Amino acid sequence: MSRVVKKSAESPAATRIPAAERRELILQAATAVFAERGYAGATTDQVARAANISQPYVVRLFGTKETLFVEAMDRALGKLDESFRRVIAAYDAGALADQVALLDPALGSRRQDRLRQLMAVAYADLIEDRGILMMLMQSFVTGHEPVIGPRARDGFLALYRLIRDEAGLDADAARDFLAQGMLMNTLISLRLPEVYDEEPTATELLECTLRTKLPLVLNASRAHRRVG
Amino acid sequence: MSRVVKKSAESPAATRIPAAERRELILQAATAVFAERGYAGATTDQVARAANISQPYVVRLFGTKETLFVEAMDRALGKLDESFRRVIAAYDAGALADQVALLDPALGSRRQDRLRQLMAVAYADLIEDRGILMMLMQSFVTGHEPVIGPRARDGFLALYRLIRDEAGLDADAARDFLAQGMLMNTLISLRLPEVYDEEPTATELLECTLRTKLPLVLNASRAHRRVG
DNA sequence: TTGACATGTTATCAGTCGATTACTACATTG
DNA sequence: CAATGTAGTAATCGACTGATAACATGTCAA
Repeated sequence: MSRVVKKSAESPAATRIPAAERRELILQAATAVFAERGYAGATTDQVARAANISQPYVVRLFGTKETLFVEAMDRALGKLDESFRRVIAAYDAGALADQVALLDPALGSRRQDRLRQLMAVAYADLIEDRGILMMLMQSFVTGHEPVIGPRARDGFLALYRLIRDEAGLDADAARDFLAQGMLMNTLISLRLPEVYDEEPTATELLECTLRTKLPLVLNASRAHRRVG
Repeated sequence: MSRVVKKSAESPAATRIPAAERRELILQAATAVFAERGYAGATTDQVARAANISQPYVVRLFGTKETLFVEAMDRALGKLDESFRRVIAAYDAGALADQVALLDPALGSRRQDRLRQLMAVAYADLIEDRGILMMLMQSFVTGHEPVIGPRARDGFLALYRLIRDEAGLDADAARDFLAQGMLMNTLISLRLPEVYDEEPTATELLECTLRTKLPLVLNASRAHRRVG
């Protein structure tokens, strides 16, 4: 693949934008690209094209590809952290009475039972921004990289502590919660939604895992295939 | 890294071995290398070194790196499939009475309840061959590759069908079983066992997830660090 | 206006990697 | 002992990629 083709009309040749904003745009592009291809499989040029700027500029704003990956990973972890904290705060403020009324009573009525279900919904909602969860998954399998690995570990453990200490789940419940999340990540990374219609087994597994959130995920998958 | 250094004494310069045997040795090496670094991150030269032969010979025996990865993946999937089938067959033959006696009665006594626990033990046992589960994990996040992706999907779905149809787990139980497996994969890929002593959070999560199999995993981790 | 800084590009390099080619060495068989 | 096939290596190439250098253009205060 050639690197610089200078497509004539695609978007008006990258208008000038403050560096801080440009960084965020690049991080969004990087999240999508790294999520798709992983750290080693993605190139800084692919990120640059997705962000509609030149490859050297990506490198200059972030120093190295490794730094770019780490920042994209931190951003994804931050979004998840923020999402969970928002649910917890809203629940404790009594702002989720309508959502709580819809929860399955068979799954318990203690605070941790409620929060577990509410956070599961919040997690599934994040799939809509398809890159976030796949970016996390790619981070988790890059554990051998000397800089990325330790930070991925720390981020994962911080999420576990959030679930344990802030949401109050006991160890077994926290483990099961994480396990469901990892299964969702795997199904998404495997692109199972893309064969939802053709594979009856995929249909069953997706329905059983995602429940009411399935249409959301299928839509996100279809949207992705249109642009991809 | 230089490619060919011809270390003087390391192992006697690759004695002649029938191609079929050599292929299996390369597949073992490839499993370890791909498990560690992923498809894009691993090089055929790293595999060659691990197998103690030259890089071109790896390529010649498998054609392409992609084929090598696919064969290593199929081998890992096959080991898991074989392991589960052996448990099921042994249970149905009544050969596991002693192991069944040790199971947690609170988790149910139906055939599917028993098999679920026995297969979980078999799964954790596979961690000892550290590469297998990490190889699978790497396969699952390589879903976008046009050749690897579909085969990874098919392999995963075949495992699900095995659990559903052969072991008889209902959809929810099969999902939970897979979820626990994906969590274990994630913990291993993150190298959490390597910080078991330093991170109290890691300690708790590992103990809660791996239970009686934890010593096995910690030993495998330590053994890996000695040779790595 | 001008200079100083910020935003962004083109050109290019040095290293890496999968793959190919051409070769050597050993074994088996007739 | 040829002859033929099998097991394996050294050398090398072309493509790719992260990073650097040099340059261009826009913005804004004094």
